[in-house]
Formats: sequence, structure tokens, C-alpha cells
Amino acid sequence: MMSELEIYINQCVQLPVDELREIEASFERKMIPKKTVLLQAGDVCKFEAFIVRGCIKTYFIDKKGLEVVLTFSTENWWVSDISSFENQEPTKMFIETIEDTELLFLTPETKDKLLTNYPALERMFRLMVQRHLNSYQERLFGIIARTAQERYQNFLKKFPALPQRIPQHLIASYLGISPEFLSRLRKRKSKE
Amino acid sequence: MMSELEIYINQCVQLPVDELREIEASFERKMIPKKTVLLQAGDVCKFEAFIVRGCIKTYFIDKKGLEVVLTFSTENWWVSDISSFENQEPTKMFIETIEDTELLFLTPETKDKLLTNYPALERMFRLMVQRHLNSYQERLFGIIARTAQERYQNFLKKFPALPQRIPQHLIASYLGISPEFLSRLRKRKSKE
DNA sequence: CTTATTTCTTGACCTAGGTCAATGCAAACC
DNA sequence: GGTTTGCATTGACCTAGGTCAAGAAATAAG
Repeated sequence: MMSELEIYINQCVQLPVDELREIEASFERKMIPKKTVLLQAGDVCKFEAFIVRGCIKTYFIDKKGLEVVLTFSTENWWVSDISSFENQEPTKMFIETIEDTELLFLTPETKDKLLTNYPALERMFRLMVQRHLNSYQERLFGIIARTAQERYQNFLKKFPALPQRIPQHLIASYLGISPEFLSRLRKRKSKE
Repeated sequence: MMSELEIYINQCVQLPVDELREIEASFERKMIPKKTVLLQAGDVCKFEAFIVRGCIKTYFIDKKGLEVVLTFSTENWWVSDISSFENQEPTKMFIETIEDTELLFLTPETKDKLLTNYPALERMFRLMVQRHLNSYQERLFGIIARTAQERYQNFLKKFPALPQRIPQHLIASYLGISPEFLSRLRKRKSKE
């Protein structure tokens, strides 16, 4: 039986099963309790991690000191500040677990080694970055071109399981609205 | 004397001058008149292009039929729908010149060849994607966390030359506000 | 030089969504 | 089991920014 990571890799590149095993062995598996800050502004990001189980938020802090959630990451996604990681520069973001989370970590060194030994993985990482880029594009378009209501519907379609897992005010932040207004949207919707 | 592209490549990777020449020779240089649509929704993106001179907008069309400008690209930037290009899938975006523009084009085939012959360029393309990702992150944060006025100031700081080059309603669209409101912001500002 | 075509500005009015404060509710903690 | 603490809801009121319509400027085209 294949692990989550092996399935994921397999969708990107064709590799023999024993190599998949070896690749996975280069990752460090860790259980992280909820509300753990994995990265904060000023830090250099030391990891790219594959999420086996759990949920993580990535956010900025605005000038009033409020969180602005950029992304939620769950099972079978990657989490990192890619450019801080790649260039080993300080980040402006925060990355924090929302649930107890099981992660497979890569450091810059283990990633390098992996890519040297399995160049085919270049493709997987390229696809990963592209998916991130895509989701930011989608999100930017949504926030400019759609109403809060539409964005919320869209969010529910895209992440049907999340509302049961995370507090509502985080969803509001992700949608770019106040918690109060999200509450009103929900009320309005439930009347129909 | 080095060309713009050679300078750009040189900032990403160290390569001998003669190789830089050969690399540039794989690109196809074209002059594109203003208001030319290079890519439209439904197309598969056939190019990644380096801008030598000129200005290009990338946008979506919203459901009222209005343009939502995602990015402006000018000298020494790359323009493409990266994921449509890489996966040869249909795009949802439009790419269109705003000025007469001089471009250096890569097709999927020429890019492949280039990467096979000069694997060091992998790094350059990775950096390119990362820069795109960064700018979307910045932009998303700005649009959620900042007022229209702040976004406009920020835009002026980041692209001081653009307002003289492109119509104001495009800037408004980029900032996520109506042309009328941008006009009012400018008036307000000039009073100080 | 004249006429079209875009682009920019201005005013009047409107609305999506924000803010503040109070209250209810549920989970976590002792 | 009682009590902090954090989360969600609701109401009253407010504002940033939108919409519509009409002119004014500026560019482009003949």
C-alpha cells in the first residue's frame, strides 16, 4: 500500500516503488500540535513540508496587528514560504498549525540531495510552485471581481470540509471580510 | 556590450559570454504593435517571452464583461501564462500589448532544448516563477489589507514610470477600484 | 484643421461591507 | 461544576468606494 506522499509523487512523475520508498525516507516525519508557529516574520524558512494530516494557515499581519490569511493548507498539499526557503532570505509571513498536524519535512540540504539523486523530482517541485501560483491568481481575481457572497460560495465549493474544522473568523479573514459580515452572509444564506 | 536578456540571465546564473550569446540566439525576436492580443481565454499558451521594450497587460474578464488587470509587465520581465504553457492546457487569461513591444519568444520546444543544453538555466526559470508568485502574494495582501489610497501610493512607488505610459483606467483596474474613484484619489492627493 | 474616439473629471446618489458595543454560547481550564 | 476565555451573532450606525450620467480634455484619424 502506498503512502500519501508516494501517491502524490506518483501523480507527478513515474518512478519505481522502491525509489519512492527511498525518497520518502529522506523526509523527516513530525507531529506538530495545534497552534504551533512554524515560521514567523523575520525568520528564514528552513522547510518545505508535505501535509499528511492536519491543517495550517499562512498569514501576514497588517498594520492594525490583524491577521490576513493568505492560504489554508491541508492534507496532500505543501506548505512553505517558497521564496524564503529557496533564497534563504527572511520572510514576511507567518505559518501556523490550526490542528494537530502530521508533516513530512525537507530542509534545504535534504531537498538538494533529493534533487541530485532523483532529478525527475524537479518536475514535481515545479508543479508544486505552479499550483501555488495558480491558486494566488484565482484568489486575486476572486477578490477583485467577485462579491463577498460569491467568494464564500466558491470557498465552500472548493473546501467543503474546512468550515467544520476551523474557526469562522479565519475564513472571514481569508475571504477578505469581517467576521461579523461573514456571520450575516451565513444567516442570509440559511434563510433560503 | 551585453544585451538586456544577457544581463538578466547573468544575474541569475554564471555562464560564459559565448554561451549567453548562444542562449539568446534560441529566442525568436519579434516586434509586436500595441493592442495586439497575444493570448486569449481558451487558447493554449505557446510562449514564454522576455520583454526587451514595451508594456503588456495580463487580465481576466469578469462576468460583467469588464477587464480585471492582474499584472503589468515591462522591460526585463517575463510574460506568459506559466501553467498553461507548462502543461499545454487552455488558459483563462488574456495577454495583450499596451505599447509597441519588442519580445524574445520561447516555445515549449525551444525552452526544452535550451534546458537540455544549459541545465543551469533551470535556476533562472525557477527564480522567474518565484518572482511571479511573490508579486501575487504582495498584491493579494495589499488588496485585502490596504485602502485604495495606500495601494495607489504603493503602485506609484513600485512603478514610477507607468502612469505616464498607460491609461489611467487600466491602473484603476489593477488597483481593484473604479476609474472614477482613482480620479478622485488623484485629485485629493494633488491638493496637499 | 476637423471630426471621431478615447480618456479623464465631476457631481449626485447609493450600497456593500466595516466598526463598535452588547449578548449569547461553547469549549477549555481549575 | 463553576469560571475564564474565545467565538459567533445581532443591532445601530458609518464610510469607502461604486454607479450613472454628463461634460471636458486629450489623442488619433481623416
